Amino acid sequence: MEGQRQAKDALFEAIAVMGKAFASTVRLELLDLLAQGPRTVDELGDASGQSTANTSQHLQTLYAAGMVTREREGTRVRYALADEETLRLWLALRDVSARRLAEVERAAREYLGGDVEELGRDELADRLARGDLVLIDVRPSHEYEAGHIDGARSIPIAELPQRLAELPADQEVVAYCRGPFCAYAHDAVRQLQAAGRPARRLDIGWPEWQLAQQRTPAKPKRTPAKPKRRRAA
Amino acid sequence: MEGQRQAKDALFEAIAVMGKAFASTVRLELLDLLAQGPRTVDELGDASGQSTANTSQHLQTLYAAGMVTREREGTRVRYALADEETLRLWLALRDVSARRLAEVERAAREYLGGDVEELGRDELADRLARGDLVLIDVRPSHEYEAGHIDGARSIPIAELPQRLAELPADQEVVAYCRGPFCAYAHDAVRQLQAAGRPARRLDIGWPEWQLAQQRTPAKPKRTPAKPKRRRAA
DNA sequence: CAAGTTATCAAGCGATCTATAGAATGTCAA
DNA sequence: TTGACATTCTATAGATCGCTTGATAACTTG
Repeated sequence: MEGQRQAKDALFEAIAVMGKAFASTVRLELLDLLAQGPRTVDELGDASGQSTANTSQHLQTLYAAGMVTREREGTRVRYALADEETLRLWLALRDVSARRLAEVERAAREYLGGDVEELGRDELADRLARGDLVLIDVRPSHEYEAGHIDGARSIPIAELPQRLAELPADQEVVAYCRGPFCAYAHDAVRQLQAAGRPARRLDIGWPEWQLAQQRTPAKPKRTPAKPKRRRAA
Repeated sequence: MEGQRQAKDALFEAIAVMGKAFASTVRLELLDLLAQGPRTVDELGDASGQSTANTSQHLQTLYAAGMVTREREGTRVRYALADEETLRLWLALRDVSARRLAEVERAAREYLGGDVEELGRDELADRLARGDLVLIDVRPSHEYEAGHIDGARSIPIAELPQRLAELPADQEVVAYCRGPFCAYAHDAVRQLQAAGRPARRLDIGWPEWQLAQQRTPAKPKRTPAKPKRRRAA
């Protein structure tokens, strides 16, 4: 009866370690990057604008919280999100915060510029199967290489202006990037529209797509009454 | 294009505030208590063994993170979980940590003593509808009053020994408490069994039940047999 | 084996967090 | 108004955190 308090403390201690991992913007940025795919320490340092030593230190905090794995590759160490649960947790936390932020002040939306037409996962899967659109991944190419939506072609946002010609003029272009709070796809759509092409933005990014695919692994043609989970409207 | 970084930082900043809220065992304990129902500051202080001033301070951290609401009631202030999303987040974080803790070391299980027979939500709903079991809520009575499973009667764990006679001898007794990591229901089941009565434990607590009911409000009739947890050595 | 990369460790310093105690505020009831 | 009570604020000291710098370790290549 007194092991109770002890074990409860142990549990809360463990949760607090995880909480701490979420309590620094630098670590959140690292998590956000890792959600796109595995990276080495100094890639992460570069991408997040931190020194290698500092990045390493933060990664160790994440490691202690069990949120990332690491693996030596010769002279470098590659970190990755630990598992699907961690990704899910990160996305949940991010979305809750984002929703709140958006409610209180519209800041989160504003920076994305004017609204851009979006489409959802199901419509994309549908039309991708019919082949009547072209899907582009506008993230940096190494993120594309680490994983991307099947059927997408890589056109990093920085290269889009020079590569407009590659895209067929008669089909709608759909762009996606890191997720709902990444501006790449917004930029891409605006550029495309400025060039007179029909374009829209996928409303999710690679990490969310990946998670969703895992639940409905086959080609989600038109999802006939998928009983994934009972959910009353 | 540079509002991007700014807004992203704002988002991450907001998430970090939430992370910080999760980063102290004292606050986690407060959250855990609030998951059972609204409470005033010094009730919370008493329950968590902290001074009122300190409790107030931590509650303000939670408030700043948007995770609790507060309401003046005459001379006292009653805090409550902000919304369902927060509850969901808390449960998710707790479960992930608990699962990990249980993997690495079995500590989380051990304090619960020997395993106790459990039953799931669907079976409970089923049999509750048929009326062939008696459901008892063994949490402190004010938590029962703040919300409980429909059809349950309140028998706080401390009163159980004196009130055994209230329970019909010919029906199975099912006990529930705060959740999977609370020992009350385990104790109750062991006491009941020691008294020669058939008893089992609901595998979730009030917060989880409440959440689940919101999604499937009607009575969830029957579902295929649920695999029980396997027992460890 | 030596030189060069990459990552981690160790120490240090300022900033932040935590808990305590005492003062101040707000509310109710007389 | 005054007194009683619940809560919050303020000040403080000690602990922890976050980033930097310089040294060390692990590994590859010449």
